[in-house]
Amino acid sequence: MTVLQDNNTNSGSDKSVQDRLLDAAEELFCEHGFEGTSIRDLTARAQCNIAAVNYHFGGKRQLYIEMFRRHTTELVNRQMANLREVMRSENPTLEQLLKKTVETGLSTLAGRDSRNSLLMLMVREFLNPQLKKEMLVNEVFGEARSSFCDAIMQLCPGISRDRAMRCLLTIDGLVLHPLIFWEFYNEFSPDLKLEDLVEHIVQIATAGIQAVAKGNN
Amino acid sequence: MTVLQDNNTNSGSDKSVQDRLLDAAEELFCEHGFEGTSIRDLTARAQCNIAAVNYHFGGKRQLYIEMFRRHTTELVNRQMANLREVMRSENPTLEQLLKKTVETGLSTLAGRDSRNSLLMLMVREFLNPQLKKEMLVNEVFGEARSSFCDAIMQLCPGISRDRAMRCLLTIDGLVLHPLIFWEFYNEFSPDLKLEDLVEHIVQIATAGIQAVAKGNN
DNA sequence: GTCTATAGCCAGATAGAC
DNA sequence: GTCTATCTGGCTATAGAC
Repeated sequence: MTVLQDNNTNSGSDKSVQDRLLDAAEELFCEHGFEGTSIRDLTARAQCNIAAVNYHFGGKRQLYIEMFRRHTTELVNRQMANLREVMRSENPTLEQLLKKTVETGLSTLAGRDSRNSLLMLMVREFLNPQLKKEMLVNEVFGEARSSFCDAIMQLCPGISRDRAMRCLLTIDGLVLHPLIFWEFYNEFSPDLKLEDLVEHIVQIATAGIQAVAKGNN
Repeated sequence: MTVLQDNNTNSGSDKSVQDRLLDAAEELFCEHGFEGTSIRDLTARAQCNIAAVNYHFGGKRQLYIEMFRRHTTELVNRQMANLREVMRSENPTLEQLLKKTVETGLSTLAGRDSRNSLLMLMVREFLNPQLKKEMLVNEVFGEARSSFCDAIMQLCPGISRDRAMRCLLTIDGLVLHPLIFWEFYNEFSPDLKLEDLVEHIVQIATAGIQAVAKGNN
């Protein structure tokens, strides 16, 4: 589960103030939330002045948004590349697509410690009625969503667009939920590996979606 | 999706201060989160004095916990009753159990407006590294979880306990995810009914879990 | 039990020196 | 660009009158 962000531990050194602030934001916002992190905390962690947040980003909230944007665009690009790769292959199957997607999703999004993951914070934002509107969910994930829906319709001939979209959202849920319930998994299977989790999810999603596709719409 | 809490709109009237505060808490915490809601907001909504929160509950956080406890115990009791009912029937099937459980979960937890749902707030708490430890997740859901695991093992002969537990967590995820992604669903199927959603989830979960059960452990 | 008044603290933002 | 000092305002919690 050690995949991303191994460069968060240095604080002074050679990085620019902006980057140090973004790193600090990632760390502190993930642990304490937006409201639970003060500008003072951030600037202390980034070893710069209190005024720097306002000077460089224009405010606390803008820094927050930028922090997300750094990683979401990277993830979307990777997933789109996966999609193209699978769909261009000889005989693409639903299972192949799901495997690539789930694998990339889990390994990119699960931080070094699942509790501190950026993803968890993002989900908390999905669920935050206040911040949802101004968030970048639709903006960033919109086009990828539509491409994946097309792919599912192609891989499950006869499925309606409505059902395909529901399946797509189901995949989102299946990828997210082990992260949400990570410690429950850990409690019962202490040394569950990432590959096993991927396999479990792919198995469920493949069988589940095929069952939905068979049902009449 | 109009199921619970239809008595939140009155504010003065006949209720006790405690109850009015709990109602206000449900409404305001759900919309603005714990840190985003002040005691002043709560007491204004409940039409009582600022000191009442501390007097009756001992502080803001204790009120928060009580607000959760009111509904979670009710939900757990309902789910346990469902479980017993299905398992005592003639030929219990996995699908029957899933249907009852998903139905109860969705209809109890989805508030009048999915955005304001108490469940969303609970999930945000699952994901909050700060509050997780002191939260009531394990305390409240622990025993139910274990009973459901037993039931799955009984309904899917041959499945290992590890896999059964993973499936159980998967069900949690499948129930939660449409609530998380509610407006995406709405965007593409504007008049999706609760029954259709239940059917979709049960279909996926049944097929998915059976596929996992067939795999070797 | 209910309320007012206030203590004591910490927040985000900014003006202005360097 | 960077920093210090400070402004202004909101917060929780409580002491003490009724």
